[in-house]
Amino acid sequence: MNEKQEPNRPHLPWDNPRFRNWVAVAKAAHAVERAILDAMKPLDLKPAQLDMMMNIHRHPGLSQQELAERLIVGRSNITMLMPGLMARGLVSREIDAKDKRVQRLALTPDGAALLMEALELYSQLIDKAMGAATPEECDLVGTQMMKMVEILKADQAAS
Amino acid sequence: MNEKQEPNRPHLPWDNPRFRNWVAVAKAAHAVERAILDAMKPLDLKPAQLDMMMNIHRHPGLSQQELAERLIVGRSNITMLMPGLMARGLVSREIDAKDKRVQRLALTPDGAALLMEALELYSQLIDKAMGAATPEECDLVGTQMMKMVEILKADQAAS
DNA sequence: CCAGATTGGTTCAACCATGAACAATATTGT
DNA sequence: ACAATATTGTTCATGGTTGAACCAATCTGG
Repeated sequence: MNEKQEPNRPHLPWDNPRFRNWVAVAKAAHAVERAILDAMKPLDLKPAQLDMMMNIHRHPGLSQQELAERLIVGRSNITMLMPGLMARGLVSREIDAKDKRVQRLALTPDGAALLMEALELYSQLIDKAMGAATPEECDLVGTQMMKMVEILKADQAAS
Repeated sequence: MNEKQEPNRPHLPWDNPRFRNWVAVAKAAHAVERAILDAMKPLDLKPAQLDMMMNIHRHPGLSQQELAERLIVGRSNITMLMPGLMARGLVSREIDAKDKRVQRLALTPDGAALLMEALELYSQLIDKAMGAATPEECDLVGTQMMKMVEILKADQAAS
């Protein structure tokens, strides 16, 4: 009976285990983002550019609209980032033949090569940071996160 | 023998389970951040302001420097955000008696009240998003994330 | 066929976060 | 005691992200 919360202070969010655990996730994500920013300095790539290139690599020929959706980012953000990547010869863009509005994106060979370098560094960083987790724990984390994204996506679509 | 990777393409980072799982974490964190931004619109609080107020609440009297460290953010960021919160009467600031350089921060009663409202919404959002996880799974996720932050902090201190 | 609605992309002004340079205060070594 | 150094916080110029307004191409329903 001594571990019960006082009923007057109904449920401070700190008492919610899910909430506390999520705060840890958010903090870790932020910390890794900063570490990535640092690790990518030699390649002159920002996290946002890296995310773009990763998605283009996995889904060649996607439109800027689709890319923005995947990254959960405004369409204008893609528009603003593209010139830089194209000027560096990392990404190519070509108007779709069937629909002259859409721009189909793809990595150039240079872009793919640079991406591989970047992902190698990224991968090493994550390996170190997640070194304390067993493969099973790590998979569990990933699985839960994917479920969360699904729930949020469904919830947002219902608005 | 058919599921083995070709030895010529040694280890595409996608083959690294830790890496794949981390990408899911990063995506979930981003998705939640956007959802928070949306949920907080009625209270006119941005995620950054919410993070600040959460930390001030848990550690009253901390300095701007300490706050910046906790949030993994530049000191100037705190400086820029403070006037807004003070003008709204949510946070108070007072010069330390022993060291006239440091500003000691605290929530006002109004700030504490608004924070509780905000955390209630936050907590509900997380409850929904993490509803698919058992308490044990959820705790495991949180524990792993805290370990990651520790590793990154140690690693960064070594540089 | 064509007037309206939709969709993909761009532009633009506003706001955030950052690091470098700086001012004020404290600490340290001699 | 005091000069050199370190620390706290601010200012400022820069670059990133956003949503609203906009244009062009496409689709829809008479």
